[in-house]
Amino acid sequence: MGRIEYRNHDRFLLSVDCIIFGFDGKGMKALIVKRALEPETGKWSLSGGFVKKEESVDQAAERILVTLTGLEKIYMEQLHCFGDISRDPGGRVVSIAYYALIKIDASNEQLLDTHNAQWVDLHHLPPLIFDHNQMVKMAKERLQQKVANHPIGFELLPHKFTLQQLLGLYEAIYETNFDKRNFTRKILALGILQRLNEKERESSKKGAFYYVFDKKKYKQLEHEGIKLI
Amino acid sequence: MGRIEYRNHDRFLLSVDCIIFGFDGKGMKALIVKRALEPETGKWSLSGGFVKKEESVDQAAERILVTLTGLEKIYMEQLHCFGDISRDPGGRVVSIAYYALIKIDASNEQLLDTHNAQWVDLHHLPPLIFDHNQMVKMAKERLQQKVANHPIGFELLPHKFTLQQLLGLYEAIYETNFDKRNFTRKILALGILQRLNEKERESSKKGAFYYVFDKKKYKQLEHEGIKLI
DNA sequence: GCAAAAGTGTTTTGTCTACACCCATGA
DNA sequence: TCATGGGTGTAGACAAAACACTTTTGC
Repeated sequence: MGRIEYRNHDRFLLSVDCIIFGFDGKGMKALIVKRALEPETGKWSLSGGFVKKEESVDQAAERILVTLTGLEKIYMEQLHCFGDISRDPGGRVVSIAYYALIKIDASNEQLLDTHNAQWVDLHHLPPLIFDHNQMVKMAKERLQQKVANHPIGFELLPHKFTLQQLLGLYEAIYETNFDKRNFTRKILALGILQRLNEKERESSKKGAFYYVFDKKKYKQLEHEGIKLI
Repeated sequence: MGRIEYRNHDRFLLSVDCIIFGFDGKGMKALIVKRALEPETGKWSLSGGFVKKEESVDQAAERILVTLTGLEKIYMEQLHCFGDISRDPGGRVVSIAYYALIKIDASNEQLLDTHNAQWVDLHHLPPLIFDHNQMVKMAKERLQQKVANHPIGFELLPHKFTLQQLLGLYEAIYETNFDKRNFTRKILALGILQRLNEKERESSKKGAFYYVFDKKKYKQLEHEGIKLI
């Protein structure tokens, strides 16, 4: 009976598009692909795909991410549903955008090549198809807002990292400079960083201590929220 | 060509569900309806409906809101897309949730009756169908976060209101108490309130000044953001 | 004149910001 | 020994929080 009433309504193609953020130690990057599908074949695009009926929308996003990067257990969050009528000239497609944070050097390079994927400077993206630039813009704003209140920045860094790298990450995200002393004081005060007895020696003679984060406190603060910026 | 490739993919029913917030001077309310559709007919539900192919998702949300309340130009924002496989036992329906802020006494009561809609205490909702309680929970959190940084609270108040009403609104949203002096100082410092030479005399003998807000400064701060709580 | 809500300042506390020098090491 | 990036503390400004009494007026 319910199904009968449901049958009278319009059905839509649903797609998922992923804004995949990375940090290469210097700047923020986004992973984009050369589109393989008509229309707009060969143009730059976010990586995406159609939702299948046997998966949830979240699962679709995860599938697309795993297919492209080979990585599982990635930090991912839904961004927004884009539902304008003519956002895709190829047909009426409603797209749910997600953003993901990945450790750039953990991704499978070969896989990226296979998909014609490329890391590009987040703040100087080429034109992308459809409304994808708008999606990136929104994702960037959301990321900035998010990292100010939640300690998720670590998702973009290697397992062990120096305070300078962490600072560099935040500066890259906000495209601004922060005071080194104030920043490190704040971040250490949160009590989520654990200093290792090991130094990174490539970028300086003195060497900078590596830190890892304390998973327990991190998980707690991820929900509670913090004030970092 | 593009269309041909698109044709191979699954299609979905898309619905919109609206969390409609109101404030009656004492507490936060949500507008819920007795569901007219199978399945779960007669149970409480958010007001919603299916997206039509000739409208955008945003337009669908607006249509549903206008149909129910008779009000246009309502403050509304997309909340989240809910896309679990079995969220709706009646079929695979992906729902995009929106939340709206309305002036409770401006809504068309007759229209509400027609749709079996009712204002209920936001913080003590009855069980709703499907994942609607989860939607409300998320909307509540989003609202709290939003009003802390954006002066949208006014959308819930009558055109002219007293400082006590405004305070009461914020206390209702956060389910807590704020210091009257600190609160009024902050809100007045924003410079978005204009005092009228008119007093509300029902709730006190002395009478409390009415305020309205300055649309220009309000619009500006709505984008810039503020620090209110 | 009294009950009931409105309106109003100050002090204290804590937080954020600005700012500059010494340290350790490899070359 | 010197060049390079790493690491650290303090003083002042500002914002937030705590706090209580006087005013108005209808009854």
